[in-house]
Amino acid sequence: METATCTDKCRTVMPAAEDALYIIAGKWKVRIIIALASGDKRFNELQRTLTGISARVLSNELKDLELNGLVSRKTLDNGTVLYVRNAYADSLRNVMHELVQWGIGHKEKIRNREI
Amino acid sequence: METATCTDKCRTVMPAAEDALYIIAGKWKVRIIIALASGDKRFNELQRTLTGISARVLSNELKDLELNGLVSRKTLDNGTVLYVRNAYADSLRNVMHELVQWGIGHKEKIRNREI
DNA sequence: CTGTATCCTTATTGATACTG
DNA sequence: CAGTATCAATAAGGATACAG
Repeated sequence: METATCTDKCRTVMPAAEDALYIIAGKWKVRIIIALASGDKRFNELQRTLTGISARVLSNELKDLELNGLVSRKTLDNGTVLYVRNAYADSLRNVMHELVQWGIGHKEKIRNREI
Repeated sequence: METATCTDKCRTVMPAAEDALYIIAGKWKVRIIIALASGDKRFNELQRTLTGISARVLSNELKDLELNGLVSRKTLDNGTVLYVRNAYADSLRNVMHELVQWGIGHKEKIRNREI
């Protein structure tokens, strides 16, 4: 990252992108956020929706998301636990939107053998 | 969006986001793309720029990026090899922009103990 | 210089069982 | 139901050496 190459902008942009990816990336994070967009869900319900995730991994992922304020754990009076997508997760809307658009375009490109 | 679980929109959105993340995510992909934004670079030059990456990992990452059309490998007449960021990588600009913006905002939130 | 091969260590999963 | 604990399997990463 020398002056001639990666300068101010680069030094701002790179860590910021990494920070965001650090929180979003991984096999399950986005899926969980999307899954919770359609309503609060219980642990087992989530596990069923996200086919293939183990309880251990789901547990860890939810903790991460909670730590970053994207999801909350809510215990109802009757004792059932619900995972709730926070309003803050909406701040990811633009990111998700661009991500999705690019993903769709990219797949299309591959299907057409443009790559 | 209304139904209780994951329906049409969800089923479109989820895999598209995953596809995109699959290509972008990881410790190095974004850094490499950013590093190459400031000009073509040789293998060793890249390795020096991206402090901490091993030759093996860099090699693998570059192959991935090449496969996905984001980067090209160009051999000059004198034999030197250059890694070049393709125009297609620009299609990631919106994604990166949103990612960066969110990353900045998120860090700010954490600094202010809002999470 | 541009990588690949190898070996070794560490992180991530998966499966299963088990507790409150 | 909502998880945790444990252990085995696998994947990913680092260090070093070396070939073209």
